[in-house]
Amino acid sequence: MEIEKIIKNIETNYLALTNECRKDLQNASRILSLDKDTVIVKEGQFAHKVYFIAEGSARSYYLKDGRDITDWFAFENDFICSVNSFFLNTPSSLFIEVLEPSVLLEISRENVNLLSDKYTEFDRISKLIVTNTMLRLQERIVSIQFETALQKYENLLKTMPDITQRVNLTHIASFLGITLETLSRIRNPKNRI
Amino acid sequence: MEIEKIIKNIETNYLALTNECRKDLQNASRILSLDKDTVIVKEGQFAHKVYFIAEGSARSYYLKDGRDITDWFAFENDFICSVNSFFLNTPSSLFIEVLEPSVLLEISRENVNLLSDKYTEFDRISKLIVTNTMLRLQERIVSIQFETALQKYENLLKTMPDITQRVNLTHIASFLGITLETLSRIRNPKNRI
DNA sequence: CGAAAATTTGATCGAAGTCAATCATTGTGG
DNA sequence: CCACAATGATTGACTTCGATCAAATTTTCG
Repeated sequence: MEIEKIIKNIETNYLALTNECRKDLQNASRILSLDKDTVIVKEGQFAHKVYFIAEGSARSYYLKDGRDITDWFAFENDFICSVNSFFLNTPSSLFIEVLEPSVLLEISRENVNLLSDKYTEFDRISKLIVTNTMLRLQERIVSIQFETALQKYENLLKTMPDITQRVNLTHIASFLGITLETLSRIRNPKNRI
Repeated sequence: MEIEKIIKNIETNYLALTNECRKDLQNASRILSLDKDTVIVKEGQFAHKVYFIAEGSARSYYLKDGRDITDWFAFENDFICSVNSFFLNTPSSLFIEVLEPSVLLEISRENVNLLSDKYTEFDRISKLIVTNTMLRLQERIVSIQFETALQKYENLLKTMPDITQRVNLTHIASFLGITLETLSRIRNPKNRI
C-alpha cells in the first residue's frame, strides 16, 4: 500500500488536509509492513511514535502480576500508541503488538507537534482523536462497572463485530476484564438459558 | 473571590498566560457562587460550559436503571463539564451538582474555542486538560478492572485523601463501582483481619 | 502427523451483591 | 432548643456471578 492511499484514508476517516499539509505529513511518515505477532513497542521504552493502522490490527497490553492484559484494540483506520509514553514522555507501561500481517503508518510525536503547530486542520485531527479516545474510555468505564460479563461481551460485539474472527479469545477476555473460561461459557448459548 | 485571583490559580495550576489572553479570558468568564446541592447541569440539556472549581467541590453523575452513579469528582483547581455534551454537542447524559458551597468559573465552549484559536498558551492548557483526563480515565479502568473493593478504596484515598470528609459515602461507593454496604464493611478495620 | 496453542467443560470457592433491619447524624418546624 | 423526620451509615443473613484449579477437547501449524 502506498503512502498516498493511506493518507487519503486518514482524510476520509477524519478530516481533509490541504495539499501542503498532506505533503508535509507524507515526508514526516514512514510505512511499516509487519508480520503477525511483531512487537512494535516494549514496556520501559520511550515510545514517541503513533501508528495509524492502514491494514490489519494491533493491540496494546500490559503485564499485571505476570498476566498479559489487553488494554486496547486497533483495527483499520484506528490510531494506536503507548498513551502515557507518547503524551507524558515517560517510559511506556504498555507493549504494542500487531495481531495480523499489517501495514502501519508511523509518525513521531515531534512531527505530530510540528504539523499541529503549522496546520490548523492537522491540529483539529489530533484533538479529535484525543477527544474521541477520552469519550470511548468514559463509555468503557460504565461498561466495566455495571455490566455482567455477557453484557460486556455483547457490547464489544456491537462496536467490533468481527473481533472474534480476528483476535483470539484470550486477548478479548483480558480486554473485557473477565477470565478466558468465563468468556468461553458466555459464548456457549447452552449456558445462558 | 475575585476573578483575577481565580485566573491566577488556573495559571499556577496549569500554565501562565500572556496579559492579553488573561484579559480576554476574564471577559469570557463568569463567576458562580453556589449553595451546596445546586444542580448546574441536567441530563438532556446541551451543556456547552466548562467549570473551573475555585472553591468547593462538584460531581458529575448519571442515572443507570434509576440508580444515581457518580462519574467524576472535582475539587479546588479541577475542571468539570459534561464531557459528551461539551465535546460532541449532544444532549448531556450527565448531571453536575455542587457538593459544598462553591465558587466556580464558568466558560462557554465557544469562548474556549475562540481563546484556543487566538492564544497558543490557552490552546496548550485545553490540550493539557483533555490529555490528563484521558490518562486518568485509563488508570481508572485498570483500577476498576483488577482491584478488589478495598484496593479501589485505598487507591482513591491516595489521590483524594480528604474525600471522605467532604463527600458522602453513597457517592464514593457508586464512583468506585461498589455498593454502599461493601464500602461500609471495607472501612471497618474489624472486617479486614 | 504430532506437538503446541487455543478453547471448552467441570467442580469448587469466595468476594461482593441483595435484601432487610438497625443505628447515627443532620436539620427543620413547632 | 428540643423533637422527630429524613437522610446517611452500619450490620447481618443469604445468594450469586465469576474466579480458580484441573482436565479434556479442538484447532493450528511446522
